Amino acid sequence: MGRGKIVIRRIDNSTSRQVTFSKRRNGLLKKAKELAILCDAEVGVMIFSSTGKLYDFASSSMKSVIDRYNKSKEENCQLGSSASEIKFWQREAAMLRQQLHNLQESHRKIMGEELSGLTVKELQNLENQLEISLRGVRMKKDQLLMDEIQELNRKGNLIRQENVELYKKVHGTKDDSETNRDYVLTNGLGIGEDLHVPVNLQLSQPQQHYKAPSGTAKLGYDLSII
Amino acid sequence: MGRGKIVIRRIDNSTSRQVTFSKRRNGLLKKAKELAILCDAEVGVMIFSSTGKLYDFASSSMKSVIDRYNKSKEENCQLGSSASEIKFWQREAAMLRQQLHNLQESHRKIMGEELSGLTVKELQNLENQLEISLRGVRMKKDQLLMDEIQELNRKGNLIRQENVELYKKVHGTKDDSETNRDYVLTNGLGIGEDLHVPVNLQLSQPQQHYKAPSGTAKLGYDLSII
DNA sequence: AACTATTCATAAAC
DNA sequence: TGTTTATGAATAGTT
Repeated sequence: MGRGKIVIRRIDNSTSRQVTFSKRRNGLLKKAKELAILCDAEVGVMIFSSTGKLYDFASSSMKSVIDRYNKSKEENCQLGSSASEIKFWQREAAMLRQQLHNLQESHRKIMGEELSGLTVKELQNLENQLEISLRGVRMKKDQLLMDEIQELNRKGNLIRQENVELYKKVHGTKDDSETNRDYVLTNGLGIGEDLHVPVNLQLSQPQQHYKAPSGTAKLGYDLSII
Repeated sequence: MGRGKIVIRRIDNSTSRQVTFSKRRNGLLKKAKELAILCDAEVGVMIFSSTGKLYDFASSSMKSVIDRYNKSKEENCQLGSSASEIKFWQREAAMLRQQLHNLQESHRKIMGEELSGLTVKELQNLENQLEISLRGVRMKKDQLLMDEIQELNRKGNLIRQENVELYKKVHGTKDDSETNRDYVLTNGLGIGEDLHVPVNLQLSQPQQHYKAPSGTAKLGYDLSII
């Protein structure tokens, strides 16, 4: 892959050997990473330059890779007194790894990835579960939003009342009905019963996706209770 | 380096993940060998497939490489191997347990459980993710169903043709137009091109539920400002 | 350290 | 799993 074909043989020239080492080392490490990610593999790479410098990559941790390698080779029996304890923890880790793997698998399916290989029935179940989840999330979100609106209304009404009291103090108690209303309209936040209507309309729109069309009227009712 | 560009991300399809693993694993090992020879380096590569099978290469011997690695790191003395070994596996187990816990947490959220404590924004994101997932699942399911229908149509047409042939053999070739059609209509499955239309209409309807009107998406944003 | 001209690796299809 | 082919990546040699 270059300007010309090369034979795989030790590069004599020290400089170009170093340059090639640098390039190919990066290439190898990159490909190791890619393999680990693409294929869900545990990969460990150790490279010592001719000058003795270490370059390495491990998809998890090098210790984990080496241990797994040793176990896989099972040449080295660690006979120490605490061998059983080590075995125990290794089994514990293996079990946890398995659980993690299983959960990752089902998580991927829930997230809509890796659906190949599922039957129609399984997909139907998944779809139902997702619909239930979506309904739950939307309900929770709407609840939060409505709570927020309620709080705002409460605060708004408090401020409005405060304004009325202040107005009274400034202008005395006479002639409150006419001027008072003007004052509120121009300086207030417009908070009051009339605000409920547009807010209700805004909120009721998303509800129609998963509720029957009759839900609009219901929602208005629910909110007016607030 | 293939028929098309790919993003480095876990390959969903299990089969092609395996195929890619096989190819890239060979590529990686080849490049490791070449690097070792060309640049006079000591190289060790360990690869565990997702099924746990080990593939490795070492320019000298893996033991030599690992020993050199350990010496080079010399931070982790593998001297009191049993005690530190136990510590390692305990930490490994703890880490895995943590990962498992995190994944379980997010899994519960995705499943619509344990939503308390989330902000409106987070719920909005969750909702979007669920909608995407749902869309994916439905698409996959519809694809499967349509494939099945197509297959049934193909088989049905084959049987229908067979019936025509059989009828000809039983009654001779005379007067085929009238009687033949009756025969097919009473005994056939009514399979034909016209079946595609109602099926397609049925399948496309549920898709509209999760496409929101353009104004809806704004809601989360606007209100979260409050 | 850039820049190409090439070779190489490999994704997709079979 | 192996083979083929089109195409993107890696990199050898050059500046």
